[in-house]
Amino acid sequence: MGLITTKSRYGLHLLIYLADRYGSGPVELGGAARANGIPEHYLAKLALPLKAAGLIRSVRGQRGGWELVKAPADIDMLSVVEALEGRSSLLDCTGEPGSCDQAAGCRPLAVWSGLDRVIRDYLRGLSLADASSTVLDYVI
Amino acid sequence: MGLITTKSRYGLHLLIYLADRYGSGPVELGGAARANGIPEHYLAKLALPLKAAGLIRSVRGQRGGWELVKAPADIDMLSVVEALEGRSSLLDCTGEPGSCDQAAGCRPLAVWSGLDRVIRDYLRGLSLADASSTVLDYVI
DNA sequence: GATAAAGTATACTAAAAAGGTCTAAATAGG
DNA sequence: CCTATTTAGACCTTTTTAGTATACTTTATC
Repeated sequence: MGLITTKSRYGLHLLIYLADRYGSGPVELGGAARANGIPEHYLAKLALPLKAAGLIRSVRGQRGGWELVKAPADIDMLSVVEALEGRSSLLDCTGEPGSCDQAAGCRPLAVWSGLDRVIRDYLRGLSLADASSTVLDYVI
Repeated sequence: MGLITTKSRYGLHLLIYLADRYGSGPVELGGAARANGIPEHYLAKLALPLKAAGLIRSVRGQRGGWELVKAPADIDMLSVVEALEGRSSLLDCTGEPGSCDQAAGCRPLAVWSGLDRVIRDYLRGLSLADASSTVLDYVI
């Protein structure tokens, strides 16, 4: 529903789980799935785009599992969200070539492009280390 | 497709059309629909939530139509998007009571709540007058 | 008062996305 | 070389989006 679906939500849970265990070899998905109440097979599916984006790596077979490729501080949240939701699903109407044939002279476009930039800047400025270090005990 | 669907896109086109004609009485939807290549019946459907939100008003019968209730400068984009997409569809996972039963102690929550705030602040700071005055001729 | 121009409301449909399940393939360890 | 374990990828179901179609109400004008 909306910008951040369960893909990003579950995916970030997984990455935080891996960040906690960074440096100690591959860990299996089952633990991350159970710890966060996520269907294991569904989480396995979300791991694939994260792998394709070069954020995590897999080891197949018995004693296999998943691990971060880079340190948590070197993974930014924009890469995470874009890997899982797709580049264009953040905001479709931003003048990307082909996204709209009436982009030239479109007055609303400035609003949506600005929003797109604000979202990207926020996510780009946040690392997985930031995301995993915070525990929130207040509510907006 | 993501955060901003055709609801917001078409809705903003309509509001800009009405802003251009603000003060000259009600105008019919057909013009706005044709000017922007929007199916008229679909646009009529989008006008209803904008009316419910108190942003526009309708005059029934012959010579009727639609007009802004307030001046373009007094309509902020957050109201527009929330009227059309719904409050929760901006971001579902922000610790709103009931949105997640595991919000307490959820580490990703800080990221999503911050993102929610960034989006809201941006939209709240932008008026319909701003949106309708800008013509963008560059592309991000 | 008849008529035509406008908004109001409901129901239906097709396509896409989200969310999840099931089966196949790979491989370390015995 | 066989098997348990774990990844990999195809498949399916539900929900949302986007739109269409149809019928109805209101009201200025002739």
